[in-house]
Amino acid sequence: MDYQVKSNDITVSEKDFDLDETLDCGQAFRWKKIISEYPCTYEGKFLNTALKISQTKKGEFIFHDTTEKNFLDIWYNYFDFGTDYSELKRQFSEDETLAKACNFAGGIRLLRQDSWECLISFIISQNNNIPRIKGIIDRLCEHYNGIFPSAEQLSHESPESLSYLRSGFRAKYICDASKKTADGTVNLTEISKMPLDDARIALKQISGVGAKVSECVLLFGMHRTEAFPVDVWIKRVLEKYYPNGFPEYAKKNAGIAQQYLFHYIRNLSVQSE
DNA sequence: CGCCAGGACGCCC
DNA sequence: GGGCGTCATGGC
Repeated sequence: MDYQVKSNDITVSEKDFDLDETLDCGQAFRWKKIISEYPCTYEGKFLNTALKISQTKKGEFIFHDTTEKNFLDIWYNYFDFGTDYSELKRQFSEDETLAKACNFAGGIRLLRQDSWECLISFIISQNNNIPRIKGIIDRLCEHYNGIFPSAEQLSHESPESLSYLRSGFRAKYICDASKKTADGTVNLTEISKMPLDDARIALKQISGVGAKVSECVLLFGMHRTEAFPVDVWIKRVLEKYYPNGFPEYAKKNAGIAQQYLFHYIRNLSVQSE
């Protein structure tokens, strides 16, 4: 990754990065595409810091109105620019299926998101579709002046008071997660450092958090790259291409491999429809 | 109108 | 301990 400071913007050159593939692949739900054609542009936030980012062509980006300090302190980490994705994809590509998946959507990067926001977001994601997930999270943040509410703030709510979200049966899960996080029953900072199996058990104390949601929180919200969310799509991948198990050499970064595979299999399915 | 959506839970045997 | 109906809501 190379970057340059240009008046109020930061320009970035990074070939293993694509805005659509990274911001609209179902790992994050608060990025909004405001311009579709090149330079395609997204707006979003990480915690309390807003960003407008454009992709001018393949591998070229503009971080608008961003100071060098903000870029290095926040966005460098958020977009995981410290990780060499070329090297990861090289390792993955020993395997034929993974090679195809990396080739198909090689611009995906694993965002380093906030664990609390991920916990609530993936509770909302269960048995739900992406447009509606985004809508519910939009209404939630809108209610708190555009900022994702804290566990403390949400701990005072009830399923009834959250009816404006229209989140259905998930409202009671949001409340349980908020109360347990606010009162320390669940400590996300500690969980993020636990051995993986202990972390899974700790997250599943929350009502509405099962195998899939806890795995997503570990991967997307705690950057535990060995976490491996299995949904119906990945289940199909495992049955079809890995009947004898996932390749050992990819397990340390299985969650990142999972992202490429998810995109790949879904696209195959769309083509055959 | 019915089907499904990046699931989890409760109850069944 | 696996199998299955149910849970709200809305996009299609």
